[in-house]
Amino acid sequence: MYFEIEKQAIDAINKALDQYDVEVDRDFRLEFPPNPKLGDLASTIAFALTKKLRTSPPEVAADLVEKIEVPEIFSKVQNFGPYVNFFIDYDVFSKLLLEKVDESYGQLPETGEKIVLEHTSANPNGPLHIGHIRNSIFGDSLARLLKLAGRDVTTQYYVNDMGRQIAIIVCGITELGLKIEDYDGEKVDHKVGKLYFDANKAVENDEDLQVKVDELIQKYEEGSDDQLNEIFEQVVSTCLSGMKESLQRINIIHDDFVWEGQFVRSGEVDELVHYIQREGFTREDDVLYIDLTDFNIEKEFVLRRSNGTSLYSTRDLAYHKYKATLGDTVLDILGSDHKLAAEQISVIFEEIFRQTPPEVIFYEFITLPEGSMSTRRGKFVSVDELIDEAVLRATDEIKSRNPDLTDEEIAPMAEEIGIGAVRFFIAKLSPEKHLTFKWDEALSFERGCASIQYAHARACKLLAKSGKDVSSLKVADDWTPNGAEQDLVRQIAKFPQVVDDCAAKKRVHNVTQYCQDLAGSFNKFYKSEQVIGSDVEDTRLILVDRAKTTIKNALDILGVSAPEKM
RNA sequence: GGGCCCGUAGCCUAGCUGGAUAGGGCGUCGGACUUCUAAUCCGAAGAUCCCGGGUUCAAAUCCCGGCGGGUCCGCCA
Repeated sequence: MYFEIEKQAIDAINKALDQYDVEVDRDFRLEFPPNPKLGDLASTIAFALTKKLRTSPPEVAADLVEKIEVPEIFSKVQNFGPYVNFFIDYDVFSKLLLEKVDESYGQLPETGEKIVLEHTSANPNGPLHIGHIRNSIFGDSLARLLKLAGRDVTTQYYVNDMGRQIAIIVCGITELGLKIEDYDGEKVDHKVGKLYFDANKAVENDEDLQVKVDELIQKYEEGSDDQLNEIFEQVVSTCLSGMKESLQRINIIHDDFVWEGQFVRSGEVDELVHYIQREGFTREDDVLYIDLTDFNIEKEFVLRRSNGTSLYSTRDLAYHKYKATLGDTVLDILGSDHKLAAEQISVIFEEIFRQTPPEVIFYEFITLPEGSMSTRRGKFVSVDELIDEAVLRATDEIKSRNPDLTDEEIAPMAEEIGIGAVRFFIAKLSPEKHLTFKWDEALSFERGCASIQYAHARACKLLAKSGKDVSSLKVADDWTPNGAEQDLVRQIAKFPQVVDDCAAKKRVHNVTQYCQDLAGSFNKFYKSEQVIGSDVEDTRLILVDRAKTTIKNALDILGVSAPEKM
């Protein structure tokens, strides 16, 4: 809704600018003033104009205001110092907005851009832990955000089936007689993780086993031993099934799982290496590598081990080449420890392949108060533990607030609230910020996600209690929204702008702030205005309904469900 | 040692393509449940925006130099 009125305001400013005899950049946007008392949209055009007119910004702004023809949707245009501010006529605007908001509110028109977004891609050698979850939650939320903003998004999980870690597990099975099913734990990925821990310890202390692991890697890469292939694939898909279960529980489902092995088997890795060789970018001593010092990267990019096998980085290069054929934009979500590797790939794409490199969004680590996490050392808090604890705390909270509810009624609510708390906690922090994980901070139900979900539940309750079918109601013609109503209307109206802005910046944490602002406006409205029984009951019910829809759609970006009752 | 990231009230944080009194939240203090759910709302106190220079009409934001923390610099992934 702001798009339309912003355009009207911009047009009005441009018309006024025509009356000046100077050239000014006409490609400008409006911003939101810091305070509703200062209006609804603000322009800083006076600063640019001042440079040409040799007067002061406030004088220019005042003069400009005189020249602007105020479009009907606005009540007035006024300058505050150098700012030219537009005030919305809420008597007109509110009605238009309420008529416009429907279930798809926030969905922007298709842009035609096709995006392949890779996220999570954790090694299938154990369960997902809270270090991985930042990748998953950020990646999934970003995918949801970009889809809402009209992009065509496909999400991929890159499955590392050829890594040393998996070979170590296989070695544990074939050489040490370990079995996944012998391990304790409810989920298979946890069992695999424990087996990996044991196998790794054995391999670390035994050179013969290390040789064996190398042989396994070589053999699996050759791919001729069907029985061995079977074991590798079994390990990976077993572990992966457990990981998928955890992801699904927090509302994350990937469109595709791409196994790195396929790029070796198909010959794409070899082809790629040969291409780079032919183009004259490689050097060879023990290993085959690309010297990148000419492109300001000190570290060489190794393509092939001395025993002829490929490395993660080689296969990753082939994977990225493949992804580039699938979309206009290739987006990776990576931990900041991958920065150098990503830079290498970027340079190789630009300088050797002569094509657009993948776009990468980095995030800093989540660590435990006692240090960093490690699957290898068995030192981590798993996603499953985190979610279980979150749901448990939510259950206690619900019980203490609603002593009458049965366990069957509580369970699904606790799931929604607990998972919401976790996703929200991770999503609200900007990715470049390092995070030390603390249970009490992560799982608070005050003013966090729960209060947003609560606002939604309140709205649902109101609508149900009214006993009316909102779709049959009409906004009163003489409705003049009061302060709390205007504030709520303003927040609802902002939503598409928030989607557009956050998608452009690829920043999801700003969505969490918006959710809080929106819920805050709703809660204030709820507190100060009676809905049922008021003389504008129908109009307010419609407002409640639109707020409910907006909260639901905004939370959906974050993969957080909106409970109808809590 | 070099590269990259971070440094905003007691704590966590938004703002960082320069612009309005630096927004939130936790915690603290004080108010509001006979009125549609108090997981809420209202109010108060609390900030050398790490430090020092510079650019600018204007710097938390840009540039240079420090300090503190993290991370990378594997024939690991």
